[in-house]
Amino acid sequence: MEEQSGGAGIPKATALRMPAYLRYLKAVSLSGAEYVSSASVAQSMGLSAVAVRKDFAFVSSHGRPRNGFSVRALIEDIEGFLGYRRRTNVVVVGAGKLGRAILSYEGFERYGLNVVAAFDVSPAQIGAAGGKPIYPMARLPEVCKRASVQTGILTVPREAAQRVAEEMTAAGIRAILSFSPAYLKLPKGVLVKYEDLAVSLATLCSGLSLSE
Amino acid sequence: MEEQSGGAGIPKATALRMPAYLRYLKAVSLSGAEYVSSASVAQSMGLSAVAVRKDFAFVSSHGRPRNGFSVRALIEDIEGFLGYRRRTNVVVVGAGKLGRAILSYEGFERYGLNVVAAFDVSPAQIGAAGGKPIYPMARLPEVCKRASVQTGILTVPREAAQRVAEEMTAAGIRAILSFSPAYLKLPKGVLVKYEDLAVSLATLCSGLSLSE
DNA sequence: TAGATTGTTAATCGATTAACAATC
DNA sequence: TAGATTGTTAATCGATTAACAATC
Repeated sequence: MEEQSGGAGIPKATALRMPAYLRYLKAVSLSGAEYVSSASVAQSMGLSAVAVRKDFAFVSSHGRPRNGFSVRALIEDIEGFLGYRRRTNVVVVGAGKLGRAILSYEGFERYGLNVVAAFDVSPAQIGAAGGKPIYPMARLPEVCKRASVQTGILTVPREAAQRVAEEMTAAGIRAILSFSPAYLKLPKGVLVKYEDLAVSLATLCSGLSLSE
Repeated sequence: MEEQSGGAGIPKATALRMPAYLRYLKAVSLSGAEYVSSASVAQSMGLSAVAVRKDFAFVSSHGRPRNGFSVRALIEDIEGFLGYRRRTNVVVVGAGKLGRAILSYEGFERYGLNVVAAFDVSPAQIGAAGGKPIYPMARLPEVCKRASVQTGILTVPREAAQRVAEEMTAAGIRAILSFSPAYLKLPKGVLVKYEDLAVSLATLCSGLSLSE
């Protein structure tokens, strides 16, 4: 019993590299090239050519000896694998500066992501931004239910994070992308991914001091 | 020849878990507990107890049989390992909504990060935000030189990303945290970390569909 | 056909887990 | 002392690399 539906059986490490391949391949596509070899991808991305071929083989079968891989086909295959074809509704909770910046962000669509609305406790923030409505927190359960929202972006201050995250799970949200540095203690089954800008930046900086 | 200065020899996987440990331990500390066992950390964070002990052993020696680990000491040791004691100057390039939100973010300090200034091509954006100055792009090299800035946060639109990233490296920046989805082709030795909100969110969503 | 490049099988490497000894 | 918990050594597992066969 190894196989599951939807492309499981793919090594975790391979799956995690897919977004980076996609980003690179789109740049190649833009530059006009129709084919890439595993060697050139490897070179540009700092990987080994064998690793690249093996990774590609998991999601695509458009590699041909002598020619390499069709860039277009590869992009389609990876997007399919990553599920960027499915449409997913999400909400933003916290309509401060960061929350509003996210509301105005135009890049979600091409990943099948649709921001339905934002929510905030403060009446001063109610209204709209980036063409998306900002509702009071009280409406969160109703909106999530109606739009079948299971995913939320959390952009409230540290002190409010735990309480608000609990409200989100109560509203039926099962996955949270949190920009708050606070550790969230939530029921098992709720997925939390921390997007801590300071941590990312600090990690990058220490990478710098290591590399010399 | 395995040893290097500054705690090298630590497995990569271990190092990558450190920020998550820190986040969790700070929450424990706030709750008032003085000691934690590897078992309780493992339970809360979804790891195995042996893994936790081994990880902690790489950066700390404050574990004691019967008592567990001193939360305070552990936090200090991990912060030391991660280099949050060093002070590092950074700049923000692109003063749109996201750039300004980052300028106003107060969480960088505790990681030893100091945002010196932001830069933008558009004269309309020049001024200040979050108490930090916003300068025209032309001043980037000068400011980076004076403040010894090696790290930059890139928050310009996709079309401008490559050009601006080149300006940044020309100004002496050696590590870039990019919020643009564009692939950046830069000289070897320049570290790029992509912080693609849409990708993070999409990955989280597909994690959701996998977990059931 | 010859040459370039993919795809696969076997070997190596690193990380995790299991078993258990050390210690407060 | 007995019991709980750490720290370490050996075994397993997964991911990467090396070698080479398959194929356009």
